[in-house]
Amino acid sequence: MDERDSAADKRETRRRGTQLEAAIFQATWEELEETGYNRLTMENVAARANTSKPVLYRRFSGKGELVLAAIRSRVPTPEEEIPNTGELRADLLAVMENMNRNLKRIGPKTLHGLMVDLGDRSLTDMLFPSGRSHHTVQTILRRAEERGEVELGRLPLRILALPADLMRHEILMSYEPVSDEAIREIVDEIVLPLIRIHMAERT
Amino acid sequence: MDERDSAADKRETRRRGTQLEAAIFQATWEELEETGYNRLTMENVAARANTSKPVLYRRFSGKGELVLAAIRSRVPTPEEEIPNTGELRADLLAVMENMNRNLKRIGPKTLHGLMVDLGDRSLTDMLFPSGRSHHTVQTILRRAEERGEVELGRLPLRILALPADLMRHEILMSYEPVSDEAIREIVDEIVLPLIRIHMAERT
DNA sequence: GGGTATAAGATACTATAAGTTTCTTATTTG
DNA sequence: CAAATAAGAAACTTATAGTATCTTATACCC
Repeated sequence: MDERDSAADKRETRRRGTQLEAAIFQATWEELEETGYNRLTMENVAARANTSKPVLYRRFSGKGELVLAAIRSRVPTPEEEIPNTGELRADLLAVMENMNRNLKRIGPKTLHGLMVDLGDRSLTDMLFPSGRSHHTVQTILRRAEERGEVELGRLPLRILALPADLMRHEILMSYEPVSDEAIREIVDEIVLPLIRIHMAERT
Repeated sequence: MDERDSAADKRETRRRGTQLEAAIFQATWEELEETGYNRLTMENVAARANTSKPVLYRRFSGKGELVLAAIRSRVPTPEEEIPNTGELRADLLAVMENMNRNLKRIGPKTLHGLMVDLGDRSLTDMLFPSGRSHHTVQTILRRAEERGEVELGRLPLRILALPADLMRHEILMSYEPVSDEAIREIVDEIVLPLIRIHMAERT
């Protein structure tokens, strides 16, 4: 055996399918964390995954698709983590904290980069679809209603969407993780007051 | 004279300073409208302005700075158009319509592109600083109070910021101009109800 | 008004990255 | 075991950023 195995583990095997894909996603995350979306290159991802560009391009049409797929392989959807603490306010806080955590992992620059490269599909349709956040908030409210905590008619969609909308706005605009304080403000000064208005109307 | 003046007006003069800058901004806008931020190149802007890349790079460090400057040369700041219709609701609608018009001129892809290339300076600090939108809404509210239309204590900053925040969110996420219907919903279902709560507290 | 400093504009160059093509060969599948 | 599939290497084309060099028109100063 004359192949130089000095430092790196020069692979003898040739990966395929799921295994290869997992290595690609892993490499993509690492590149994303080290250099950020802008400076992530297909070349570097390929190198880090010990593969080559054509392998990437056979699966993904470009950087945007690659990164989006990598994110979707790791970040849970809203449905996968609907909080259920037994109290409406705590649930609302938890919804926003979950979202904050997930968006923070991705980072605002990557989000903007995806919007540039893929258009609104990336955020609206795929990562944080508003429909799903409606659904999540609606579930929380329904449970609160079942507990007798609140009693309300149909809330406007705008209001159901508000927690997620304001969270997205914070992340996209501030380039900073959203503070717990900010989350509390949004819940206590905006969302809960609006919900209470609709309770009052019912009574 | 052997220079070919067949079709184009080959300039004999050499522009400088403000005049040249105006031509550069004009060319930047046209490129922006025709090809969008992504595919706008320094080369093409230079060509359209009948100048050359070094001239651009002497003034602007790159695409982001160039486009930001071009935008700032044309888009009014919030203070320059504080509405004053004599009615609070109409003023609020007008604030949002102004913002919609301005952001629509720029286009969401350009906004995201600027965020990628310049970081949060571009939107937060320079184009639509939240401080200024607070100020605008506060002015509107103060006038309404002076007219005796409402009477309120100090509103939380979050609420003052809400019209602009929700507008930015719509534009950044939807890739579509925001409909008048959506603007009305935001004012009637979110902003005005929250303001009324704080009126009630005062009474 | 004539001489000097400044900066416009042309051209050419380097470097980086996207995306493609071609080819060899390991691995899967039937 | 044979044939089909796809991995991985390498080289190539093209687009664009950003820089360097040079000539000369224009502005400014004495």
